[in-house]
Amino acid sequence: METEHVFKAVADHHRRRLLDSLARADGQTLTELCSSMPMSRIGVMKHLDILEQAGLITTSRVGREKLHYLNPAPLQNVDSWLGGYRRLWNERMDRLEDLINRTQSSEQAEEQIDAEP
Amino acid sequence: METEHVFKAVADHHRRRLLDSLARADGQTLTELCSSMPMSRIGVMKHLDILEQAGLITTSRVGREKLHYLNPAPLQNVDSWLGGYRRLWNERMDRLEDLINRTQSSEQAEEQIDAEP
DNA sequence: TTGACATGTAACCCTTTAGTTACATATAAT
DNA sequence: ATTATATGTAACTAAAGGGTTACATGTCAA
Repeated sequence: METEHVFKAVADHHRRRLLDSLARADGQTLTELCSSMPMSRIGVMKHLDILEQAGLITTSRVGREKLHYLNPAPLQNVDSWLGGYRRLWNERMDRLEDLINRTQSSEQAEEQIDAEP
Repeated sequence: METEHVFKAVADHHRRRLLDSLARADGQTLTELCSSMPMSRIGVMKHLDILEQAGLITTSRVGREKLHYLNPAPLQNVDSWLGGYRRLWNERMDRLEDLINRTQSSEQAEEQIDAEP
């Protein structure tokens, strides 16, 4: 539930893969999720626990199997923190574009000079 | 440089605070950055090393002090991974709005019924 | 009711993380 | 030249992470 948990949860590529897998096919069982993971079932369980504690997945027991559902909402915390930086890298991009444009302009100017008889 | 390093670097609130601090005032020295951190100088140094290894900051030595500069570019990796989910939580939001609208509509309908003599 | 399947719990192991203290080095200022 | 300031390195510790094996439980199906 806390933002920090969301960041930590998402910091591991195995856990991101689990989320990605649920984004493609929601409501998978534990064993289904295991099938694409390079580790034991217990390992996957632990990762799922962390994701659940971060509020990124919810579960429901159906008979002998447990279904896992993606809840992307907490990712908005990450997104909003990132928001402040989106401006910054856009500004940098702008400055870079300016630089390129100015470089091209001066190259064109040089070409024109070269083209003179 | 690798995406995983960026996620790990950003997963710690102390390191996020350091980035936030540089976003406000770029080019701070180590001791300046330390002043707002609840830990020893060496602790801060280690966090800064991790941020630098992730490519999120660059440094330059000037005399006896080391200046730290923010480089937000690698955060785009996080942002683009997040991109796939932005769609999902918007859809959820839409469904929620629909639900609210439908609920309000039926409440209005009920009010109108109540208003009948 | 027995066997197969899906999940849960416990105990353990190794590595990494996050922090510390103590000491060393380089530069600025008096 | 000496002292104060800014940073660097080494060695250590406690706790958390990420994984394992072994065993237990609950549920479906024949």
